[in-house]
Amino acid sequence: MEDIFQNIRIDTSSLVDKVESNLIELFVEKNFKVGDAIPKELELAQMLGVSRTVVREAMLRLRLMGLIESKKHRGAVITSPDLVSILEKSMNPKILDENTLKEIFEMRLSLEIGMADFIMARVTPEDIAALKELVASEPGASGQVIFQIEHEIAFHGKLYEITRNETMKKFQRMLLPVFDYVHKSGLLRKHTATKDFVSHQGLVEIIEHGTPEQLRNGMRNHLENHFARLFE
Amino acid sequence: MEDIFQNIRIDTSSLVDKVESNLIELFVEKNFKVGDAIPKELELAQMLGVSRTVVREAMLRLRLMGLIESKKHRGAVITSPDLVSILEKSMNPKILDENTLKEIFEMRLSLEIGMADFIMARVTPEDIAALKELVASEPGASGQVIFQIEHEIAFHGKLYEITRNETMKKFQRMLLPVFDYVHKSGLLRKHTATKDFVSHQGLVEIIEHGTPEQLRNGMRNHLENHFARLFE
DNA sequence: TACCTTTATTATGTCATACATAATACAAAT
DNA sequence: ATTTGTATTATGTATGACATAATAAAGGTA
Repeated sequence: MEDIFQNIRIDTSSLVDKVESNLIELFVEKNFKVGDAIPKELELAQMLGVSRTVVREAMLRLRLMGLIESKKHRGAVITSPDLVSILEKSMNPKILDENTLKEIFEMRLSLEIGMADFIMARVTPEDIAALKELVASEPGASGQVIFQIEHEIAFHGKLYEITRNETMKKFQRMLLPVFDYVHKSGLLRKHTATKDFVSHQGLVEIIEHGTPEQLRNGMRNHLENHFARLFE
Repeated sequence: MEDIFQNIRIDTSSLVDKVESNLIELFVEKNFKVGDAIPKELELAQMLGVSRTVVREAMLRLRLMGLIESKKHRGAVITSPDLVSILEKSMNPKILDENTLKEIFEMRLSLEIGMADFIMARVTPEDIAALKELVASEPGASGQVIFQIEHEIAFHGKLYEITRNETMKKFQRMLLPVFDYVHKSGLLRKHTATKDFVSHQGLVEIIEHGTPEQLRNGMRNHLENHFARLFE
């Protein structure tokens, strides 16, 4: 009965809102596929009976959503949006508050432990060779911190790659600047004393000869430093 | 030495790009806080020496990034963006291709297995009581599928909540429509025969009396159906 | 022929201006 | 005091113009 107020609610959406959905409809309807060029702004404006201003703004939204990609002065094409490229634009560590950064970090840890099954199911001999290569060229404990971090990133990046899951891989790449920031900002205190946790070398051995369960546990131990800091 | 090519690379960013970062700088510099109103478009245009068109487009980006929120005809205010609300806008399952959906699904599985440590570290007696409550009210195997799925969501949602990680929790909430779509679209085939995997009941017992490692393994088993379908 | 340079074309990027519209504040009226 | 009208203001939308950069076409040189 109180719905009477809902029923008389008028359409508050702006013209751009409508054009935005109209454009999506149009693309779906005309069965545009990835890579197809879309009509130029002026044509779209005429087709929809609005000004180029509105079309431009609607298209900008689609671009930020990752639905289209436009090249300067040469038109736009349909693209397949993925979660992560959308996020990328907003991943400016300066505008995320500290707690969010910490939570993202926790998410990363969870992901790396939980992806063991995908690694074990999809790893190839070539991957293992590549991992061994990486481990062999690792700088020792006496090496410069910068290179250690670089290797850390390379090794874990390779693990993401082995999952053959592009979304996760991109997720990781996207987070790199965040972790960089986390490290530099001292958001997480310095390493606690390094005990004999599972090394990269150890992880590779598990991947070659072990089980998903072992890899999960190994990874958990490998990340012990981070957990210790989070839980301290 | 090959850097010579990098050095002569000219600035390819558009005016809007620059204005976008200038605006962010401006807000940081002037120490604008959440809720503060920002100058009107015309003022910003004059301050930055560009047209209102450009300012509008840059502000639209900030809006889609979740940095500001603008009310019609009444100006814009600073807001605090979080990762997930940004994604939400683009999480239209219709515009994500099947493979991306599958990858997101895999990400979810990884996350739920990997978050065991956070659950065990932060679970409270109240949480356990709530979980038991949920399990007790579960519909039997003969119940309607809809209610089973609802309970599945409620139970796993509670687990995310126990991590006390808002980002993960929101991530999960955000993904619900996707999974809904995944189920309905038949992207994943129907359940394989249900063996004696770890039940919700079993998970609760582990959470109450077990270790993170046991929880990871229990969760892995609980999700066996999904893994089986992914790896088949 | 093959390759380089110039020119022409074209769609987007940017600007300036004008007007419509909706949100608010304030005055006026009951 | 509550309602209603009115003015103000910032944004929403439209229009037309020009600048610029990406390509294609044309032309010239070896």
